[in-house]
Amino acid sequence: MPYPFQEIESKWQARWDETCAFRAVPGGGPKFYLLEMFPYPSGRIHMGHVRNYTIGDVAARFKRAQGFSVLHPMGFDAFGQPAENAAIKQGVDPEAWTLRCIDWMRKELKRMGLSYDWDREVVTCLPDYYRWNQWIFLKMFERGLATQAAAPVNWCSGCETTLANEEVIDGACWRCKQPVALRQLKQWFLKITDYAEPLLNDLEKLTHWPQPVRTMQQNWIGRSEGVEIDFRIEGTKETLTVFTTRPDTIFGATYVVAAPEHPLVSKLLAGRPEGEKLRVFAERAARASTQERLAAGEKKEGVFTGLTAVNPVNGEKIPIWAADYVLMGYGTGAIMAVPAHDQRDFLFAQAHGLPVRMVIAPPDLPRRGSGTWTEAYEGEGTQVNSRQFDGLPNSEGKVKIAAWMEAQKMGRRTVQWRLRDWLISRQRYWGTPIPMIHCGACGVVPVPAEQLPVVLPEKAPITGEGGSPLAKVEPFVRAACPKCKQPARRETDTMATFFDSSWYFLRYCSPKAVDGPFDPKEAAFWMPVDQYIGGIEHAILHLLYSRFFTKFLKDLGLLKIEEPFDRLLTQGMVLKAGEVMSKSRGNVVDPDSVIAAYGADTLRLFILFAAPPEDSLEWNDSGIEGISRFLNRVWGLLEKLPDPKAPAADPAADAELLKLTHRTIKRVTGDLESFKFNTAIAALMELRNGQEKLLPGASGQAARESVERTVRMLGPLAPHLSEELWERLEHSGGLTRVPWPKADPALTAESEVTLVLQVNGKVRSRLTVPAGADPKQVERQALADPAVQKWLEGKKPKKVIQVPGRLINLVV
RNA sequence: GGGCGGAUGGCGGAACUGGUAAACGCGCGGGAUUUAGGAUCCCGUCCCGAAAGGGUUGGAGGUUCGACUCCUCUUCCGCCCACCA
Repeated sequence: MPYPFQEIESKWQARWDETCAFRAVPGGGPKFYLLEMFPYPSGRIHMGHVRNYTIGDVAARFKRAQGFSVLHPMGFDAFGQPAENAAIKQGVDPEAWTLRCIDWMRKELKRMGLSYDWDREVVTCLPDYYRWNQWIFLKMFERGLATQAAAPVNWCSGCETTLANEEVIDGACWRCKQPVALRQLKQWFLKITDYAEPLLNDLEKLTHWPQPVRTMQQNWIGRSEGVEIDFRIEGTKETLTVFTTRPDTIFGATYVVAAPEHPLVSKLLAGRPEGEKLRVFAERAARASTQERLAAGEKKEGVFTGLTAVNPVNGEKIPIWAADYVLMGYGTGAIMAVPAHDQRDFLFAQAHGLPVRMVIAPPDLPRRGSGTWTEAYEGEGTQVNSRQFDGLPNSEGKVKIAAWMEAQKMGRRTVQWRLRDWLISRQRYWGTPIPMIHCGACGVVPVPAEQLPVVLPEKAPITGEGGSPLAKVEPFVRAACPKCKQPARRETDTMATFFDSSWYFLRYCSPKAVDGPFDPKEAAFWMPVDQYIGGIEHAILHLLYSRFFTKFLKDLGLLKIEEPFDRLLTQGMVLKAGEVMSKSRGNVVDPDSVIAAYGADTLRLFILFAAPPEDSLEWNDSGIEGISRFLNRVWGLLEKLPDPKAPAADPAADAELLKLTHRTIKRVTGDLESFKFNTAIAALMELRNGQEKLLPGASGQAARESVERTVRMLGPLAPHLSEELWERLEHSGGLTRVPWPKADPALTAESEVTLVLQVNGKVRSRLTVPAGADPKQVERQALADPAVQKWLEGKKPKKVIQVPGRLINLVV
């Protein structure tokens, strides 16, 4: 008979609800803000959620037991495409659909026994939240951080609408299967690039973040130092500026390449036959999807423009090409090509018969030969064919040539960033309306802050066809210009949902604030988030945007901190048979069915036990039996308790039981602090196994001490069962505020240690000595050991290595 | 192509700072209990060998008294990014 988990779990969940057991209240201990990434309310929780929220919940309960005043909130990232797609496919109202999903998911989360302060719930699709999206947007606009620019979107001419990248399948629309084209559209951008420098530099402060995440962000921001060089275009007054990180190779430039869509080149070619050729090429390049570019591989397509550039360092005239391997979006949209020292340039030069000139001699030049190369040499070497710089190591040449060019006004040193501005416009219904008004006379005018929120209108025609739904809601679109009061039109784009999730952690500090997005005093108290937990897939975008918002809000004077998240744990994925669990693969294991069969405590423990949090987790149905057995054995502890006044039948058992108990406290405490839940659970299993043997001989007092401490340690992991046992052990008031047990150092100390005796690094014997025994004495005992003597074969050891408390190695 | 990470029994995993490889659990084998099944409890379980002993952390080398752990090369797998000048 398994323990009555259903009854116990619903009893305690109800009690926690009634007593608001997990309300975050300042005071009564140092603050600890523990946050897990909030879910998109798709309707069902999946194992990834279970894992994420269990890890967070154990940490939250552990911190409470350690005396912290814990803020542990939950909410819903409720705007987004799935609701809109449900509206398109089933004709449901996105809001009703979303709120229904939220209700269901909240219920499921409660069934997991997660200790949230539900009073602080945040739902991003409600006006009391998204009005502050609009407010923050207006502040950004005021400071020039929100700007409009043309950008390409995926356009389906069949549906006459914009598509997200994931809706473009093999270059075709997911709904009507027609080919998708790129179309330029004026859209809103946030100038995150203004914050590139602090976003990069402050990564150094995030010492409690996993190194891979910091590296990924660093690469994403991508700072590179280089030189902008001006190439005069022959026969014109124009200059083509290129960017290079390798000024040391400037004397090896044999041609120049511009991006196909480079505006200067198309301007110069207007009306000429090459212009038409270029236009066709640029269009093809723009239409090519990433996949096609990948398929094209190293073909390096390009067209000669007929134009000639003059290399400023030597006056050499070299051709200007346009090629798709140069990107308009990076640097200046043009490069100097040095085929000898850049593999991409090399391949292009080969394909189009362009010359190759070595200017960096490799150290092993004689072996390579200076004649025809089969690939570019990108390594270090000595400057050659570089006039006054010949003979310098190229590392030095790099610095000197850059300085010289700058002095000669041929170019200037600059820094380039890989980071792009953040496009937030979406031609969608289910998102925050961008609070802007387009006036024929005044241009783009912000909605005055006191008119917020700009409420998303109900009953918009959401068909997935014919452009943005909001544009079709005339009463919404029609507005008076805030400046001149003349009729004007509202912006009909909505915000990307990443905007919503870039500051939700601040809203939790004061979820009902009406004077601003959050109360600065509350945020000053709770922020930063002490521990953030979520999937590795958010390692770049979400975390970077949240860091950006935090820095911006600090500049507004609303925050005092530079960084939002102090510690970060990125949890691995949940797999089934080596594959990600997903609906499309049809390999999902439904958490609800596991809870029904085994209970939430068993599910929680199993998912923690199966793998360390950062690793991917292989779901295996059979393993759950072991956890279920363990919890049943813990339940059975109550029956094994002797009479409280009973003396010890076996005094040795008493001592051993207490020793085991306190050693387990030490292990479990350390493991929980470092998120090693799997070994913490293993330690508790060992304790329970030991109790099986030791409880019958123990005194009533020792037995009770051991069992009560076991229950307290299990509290954060299996909260329902632990609460029930705690109550049955005749304690009132619940387990939540009961302090975490402390290990008694007198009981955890070892009195004896067993040393391993090695001869030539091989284990030959063991030796038990008192802890802290004299090394000389230990060595003598080791040498006297019969097994050791046998292996020494009468020889004297050359060397004796003793690691106190661990081993002795005798080398002969 | 680039970046990041990983590989330990039949399986999930453990191993402190370089110091007894395989803790804990699953599975499997055996036993006890039971009319039977289930549940529960106990014992065993990396490989070879009768034993003594030997071998073993994807593979090949290296450093060290000693390597799952550090270094070099290599194979395979996963994730992210995609020609970043």
